[in-house]
Amino acid sequence: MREVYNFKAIEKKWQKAWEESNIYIVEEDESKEKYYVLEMFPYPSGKLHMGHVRNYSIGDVISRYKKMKGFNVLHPMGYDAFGLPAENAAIKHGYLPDKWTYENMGEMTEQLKELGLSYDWDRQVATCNEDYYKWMQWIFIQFFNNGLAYKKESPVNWCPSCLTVLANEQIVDGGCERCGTEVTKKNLYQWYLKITDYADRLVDGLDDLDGWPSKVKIMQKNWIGRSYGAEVLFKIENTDLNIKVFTTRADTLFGTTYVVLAPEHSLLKELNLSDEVREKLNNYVEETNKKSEIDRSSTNLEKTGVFLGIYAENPVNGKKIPIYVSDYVLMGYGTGAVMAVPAHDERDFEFAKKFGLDILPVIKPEDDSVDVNNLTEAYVGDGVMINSGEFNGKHNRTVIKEVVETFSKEGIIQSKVNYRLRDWLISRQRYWGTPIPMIYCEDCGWMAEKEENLPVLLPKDVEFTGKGESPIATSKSFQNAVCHKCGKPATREIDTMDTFLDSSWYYLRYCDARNSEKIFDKKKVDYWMNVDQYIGGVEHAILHLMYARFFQMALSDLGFTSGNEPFKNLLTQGMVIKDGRKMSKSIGNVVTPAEIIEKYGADTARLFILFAAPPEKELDWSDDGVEGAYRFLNRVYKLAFVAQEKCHNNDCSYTLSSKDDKELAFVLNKTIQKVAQDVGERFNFNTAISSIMELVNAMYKYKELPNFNEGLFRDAVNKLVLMLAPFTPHICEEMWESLGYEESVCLQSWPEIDEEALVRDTVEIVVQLNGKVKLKMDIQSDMTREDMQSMLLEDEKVKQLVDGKNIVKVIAVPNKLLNIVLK
RNA sequence: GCCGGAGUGGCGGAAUUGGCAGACGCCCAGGACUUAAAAUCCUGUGCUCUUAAUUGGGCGUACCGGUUCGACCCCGGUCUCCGGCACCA
Repeated sequence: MREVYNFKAIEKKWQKAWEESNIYIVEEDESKEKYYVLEMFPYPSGKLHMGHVRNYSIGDVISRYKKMKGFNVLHPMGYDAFGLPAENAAIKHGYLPDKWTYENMGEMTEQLKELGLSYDWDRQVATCNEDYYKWMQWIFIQFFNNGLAYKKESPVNWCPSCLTVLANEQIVDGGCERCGTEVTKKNLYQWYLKITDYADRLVDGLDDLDGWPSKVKIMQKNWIGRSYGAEVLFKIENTDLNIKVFTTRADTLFGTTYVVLAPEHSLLKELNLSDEVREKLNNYVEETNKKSEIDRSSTNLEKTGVFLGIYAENPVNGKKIPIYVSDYVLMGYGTGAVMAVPAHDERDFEFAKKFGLDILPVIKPEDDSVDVNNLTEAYVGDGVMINSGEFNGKHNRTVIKEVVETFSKEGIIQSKVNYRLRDWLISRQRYWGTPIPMIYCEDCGWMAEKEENLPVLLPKDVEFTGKGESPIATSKSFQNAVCHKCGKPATREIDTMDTFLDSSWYYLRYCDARNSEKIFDKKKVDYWMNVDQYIGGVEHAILHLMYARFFQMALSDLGFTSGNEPFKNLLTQGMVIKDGRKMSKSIGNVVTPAEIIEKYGADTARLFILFAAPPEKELDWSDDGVEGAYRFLNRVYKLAFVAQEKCHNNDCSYTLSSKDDKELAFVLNKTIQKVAQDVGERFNFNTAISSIMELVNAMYKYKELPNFNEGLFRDAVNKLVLMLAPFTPHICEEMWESLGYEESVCLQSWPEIDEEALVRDTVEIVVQLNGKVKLKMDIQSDMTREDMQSMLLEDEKVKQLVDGKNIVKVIAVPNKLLNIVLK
């Protein structure tokens, strides 16, 4: 062992050794308990950033720790490799996206290996590999065959100048990100997945996910937006037509003074309107379509609308009420029509004021704090019913149910649950994604490609111009197909899938990544699943995590896997920032992993990033902090060197002879206990590291003592190296070897705790007067409350403290404190 | 607007179940080593008054109040910042 910590040589040496010995390859092993730790796989942008380092360092510590604790650990890595940046690069450079993507993946793999992460690379997946997207297509076909995938017409964002479809992220301030042209809508037939069928299970399942941050669960709940209410039928005068509305406030039904339809409502075509109104309506609908993209983000839109000149009947009191069209009613939610109760809804109130419509209060506050007959704003609180016939005088909350019960008998109202969640639009008019394996025959309609023909490969004879529908449309070979039913010429779907599909099941494929016969062997999946610990950025709190849960549920229903929830525990790590701001090129505050590894090595980078903040919090990058982490590793390295010099054999047996020995043994074992807790249970790596630092400080003091105990010191060094190994594997492997061990530190067990060393003869307690600390003293440990109290009250120092004053009360907490309350 | 979360020294952060606030690290200061510097090692380091003193006291976890022998922690209210959703009927 050299005296100087040469991280460059050490890290290279061990990375090579680990790779050559296949130390991270795992197999199913029924004799061991499994542990599946997974970090969200990256998009192969080419360069690793600090966010990646943080994410993967966290996963690596957990993985290595669990392995030391005897688990059979699955810790895989791969790439979420389809997506827009590769396609943009293709447009820019004029070659296919695969070149750019595969080069980037190669670079990133190298960087990941430089960090010393314990991945089983044999299980690597890349979603753009044929042997991956083949199974993606296979899943889509299972969904299609089971009614979970369907096609319908819906609008996309369209740039009239580039003649191309834009993703939401490609719209900047209502304009195309490339040319700035105002974005319009265009209707296309697109594929959907029926995620709404799973809305209830997706909400209810959250309650059992104890290992998820409540923040994420609430976000998903809000996103799905389940609300209980009722559908009410309003008859349109002089017709057989009804308007169906959804409401969560059936109690306000008597206060309905008009009805509003969304501009896109299908009923509008069927209504018999005057020419004048019809023209106004058409103009309004056109206006709405135009402004939707630009003004969507602006808050407090002024209410606009058109009176249709016709009336409906309030089913509960027979009142004649006008029918309006307004864009404040959304077609995509509920029935696309609402009953308006201006007295008790802010939006309706605003609209009614503007159009001079009746405002009829039906609820008044119990304390009459608001005069509901002269409202200046909607009264949205609870209270007592008025103007509501038989319900008058009752509390409105109880009336919600009663109204539904009463009028459901007459068939005008019906309980109904609504969701904010819509079905998942998965068609993308893009090249670099999984081709949707569907064929269209004019006579027979849509059909799935046959399983033996999978994968439907991405064509190579395509052009990337940035214009037109999709580069795939430029392929001559791709679109031609044959109908499986009638044998006539047919066409192939040219759209590809949203890349969120690819990442919705990769954790399953890792369980059996090289299977060429099947998507995966169910036995293997059953062995490894669920993911015991999932780690990633909070930006995926809603979409990715919800889609993955949906896939797991659907695949489970179809019998391919078991269980509803893929991720038992979730850790969402915070961002890495510098000087209070996000690292970004434009601010010029980016620190790259590469430069840190070059200057200090991977171990230092890992250690700092885990030490600087608890994982779920933001991490403020500090160059001085990195320096400190590096200093610490040098101190540790020196301890191993001292052990070699001072301890003349590998013998770790010893007896604790002095007080100093006992103290060091205590600190050592306390540290083992604390680190195990912090890493294994709390994921507080920062405090785990700080307690290891305390141990190191204690060892520095100990090594200078005249009555230095070789065996004890040697044992402490060994255990220190073992405890630190999950955090900084390279330096620990080097020290472990120098200490004379042949088997890799990665394969060692977590050090055992010597319970006896944790027992202390004395313990420091605090004496308080009226809750204020006055004295600290050592007393015999584990005294009973009574013994402690009577002994301390007899103590001279304590007596002095009390000074003959009147003791009102004494609180004694064993091994902790004594509080004397004086008058 | 609605729903979450947070607020602790000069800085990052600790305090796990209501029981010593500020662990650990950074910064800074002093000392040892050195011809010198760097590195390293050691010591100090919440604020404030007081003292010959490393003496003695007061204040202190965003702010105001409450519960308690005792509150960073629990309760009520206020402010600020961050995140998510946003005309969802």
